[in-house]
Amino acid sequence: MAEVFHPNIPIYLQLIESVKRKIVSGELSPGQRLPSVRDLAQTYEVNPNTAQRALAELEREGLVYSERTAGRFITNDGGLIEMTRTELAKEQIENFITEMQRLGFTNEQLLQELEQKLKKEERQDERK
Amino acid sequence: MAEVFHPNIPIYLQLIESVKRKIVSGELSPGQRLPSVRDLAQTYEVNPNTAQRALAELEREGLVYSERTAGRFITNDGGLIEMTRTELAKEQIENFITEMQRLGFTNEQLLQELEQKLKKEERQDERK
Amino acid sequence: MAEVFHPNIPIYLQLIESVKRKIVSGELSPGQRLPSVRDLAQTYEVNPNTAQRALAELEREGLVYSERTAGRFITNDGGLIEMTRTELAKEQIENFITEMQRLGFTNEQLLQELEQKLKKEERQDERK
Amino acid sequence: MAEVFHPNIPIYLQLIESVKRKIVSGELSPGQRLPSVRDLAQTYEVNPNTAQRALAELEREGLVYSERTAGRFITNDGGLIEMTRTELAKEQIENFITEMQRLGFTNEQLLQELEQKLKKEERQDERK
DNA sequence: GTGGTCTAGACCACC
DNA sequence: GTGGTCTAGACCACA
Repeated sequence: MAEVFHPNIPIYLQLIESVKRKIVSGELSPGQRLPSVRDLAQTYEVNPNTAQRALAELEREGLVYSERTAGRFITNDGGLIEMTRTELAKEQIENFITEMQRLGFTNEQLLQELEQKLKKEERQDERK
Repeated sequence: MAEVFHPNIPIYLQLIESVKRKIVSGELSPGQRLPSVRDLAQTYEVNPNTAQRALAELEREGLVYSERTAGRFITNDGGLIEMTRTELAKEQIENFITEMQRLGFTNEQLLQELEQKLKKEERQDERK
Repeated sequence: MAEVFHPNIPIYLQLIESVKRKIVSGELSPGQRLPSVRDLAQTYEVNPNTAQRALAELEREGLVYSERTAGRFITNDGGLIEMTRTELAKEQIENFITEMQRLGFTNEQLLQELEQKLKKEERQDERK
Repeated sequence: MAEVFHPNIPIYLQLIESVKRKIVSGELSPGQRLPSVRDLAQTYEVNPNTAQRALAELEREGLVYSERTAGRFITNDGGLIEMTRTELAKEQIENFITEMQRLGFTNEQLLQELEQKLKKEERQDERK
């Protein structure tokens, strides 16, 4: 079944995000072949132009490269993947800080709460 | 102006979230009157029934109370608001941890990254 | 505003019940004049025939008597009122027993629960 | 065949009561499947939305749980059922006391009358 | 087929 | 005007 997209955010950007995450999480490995634009469009139930635009952008960022006739592949540039990973993490972190501040937490408090939660998790893991 | 809703998440739940956040963040103060069901429905461009459902749920949770003909008001129970704030924070924290782990960060790493980011923020604030 | 009647129970019976209760509870005193059929019908928003039927029945039971031109009056027969009171009480008691048995209570249990509740009530009264 | 509802009491509340009673009285057993929303609505001659609302509320109280495509089932939590039974009994008792007091009975008297009635019932049972 | 959500529009009681 | 209830009918995901 198709993923569902957020309204008010361009679909091609969401598509890029989706593929990026699969790359940095290792779900898609370096050198692996991507489905064709047509297939991608069908999978995501999206206009082929939209899929094309997303892939072009990923290519521009270097995460994907195309070989004329063979199709598109995930980059082998581990450093770039790592950079992308860092970038996505940065977004998560900034978003987290923003949301916690909206809830009235100071930086010290949110850090403290996070540490507590992590400690609690570890304790549960030990029990298992 | 209408807010836009996420697809595949019930609108009434998103409405609840939206109002909850405004309450815990202080944007809506205890005792303050909420817009009427009809106004809220119009603001969010949603059916009055859907708005009614969301408000009824908030009332069930005690964050809001209704006075027959006068309208709905934010609870004066500061403790409850505080509890809700804690709960929302917990969700943010858990979500943050999950997302960072999906990106391949260990607990130590994500904590470290967060601390760095916070320190950087502080330095920027000092410069201003 | 008009009382509201249960469906599926003849309205005139409900009217009779309503007046009976007012008599035995003392809300209507012996010898007191009742409103005219026409007024009663209007008060209860009921067809005058229905009100007439109810009053006729109350008269048959002796709780009400009519003086040709002066109207209808509550009986002065204290004994009869007392009997009616007993009868209504009997209905309440039977209904109570039935309902409690439906909930799976034995006679001993329902008696015990009732006693406990009454004791609790008394204790609260003493505190005041 | 359709049940008939009291006027001026929300139908969905009466629906809830009706199902609750069937659960606590054992007419509906733990784990047993309930009719579908649509069937219930038809049985009670009520809009599906209204039936849905009642069932959702029962679910919120934990007396019922739903399995996506299979239907709704009575909870297996005997303790909860017991609690509900106690609660319903409490309502019956309070209502009984109120009504008897309205008829001018003191607590001692109403207790006495109830005991007499129960003894009379037992004697009748023995004769059979 | 199931539960769940949503809209459109109506009616009511309260004041 | 307010909140609250109800109906009629639609659409969706799940399996």
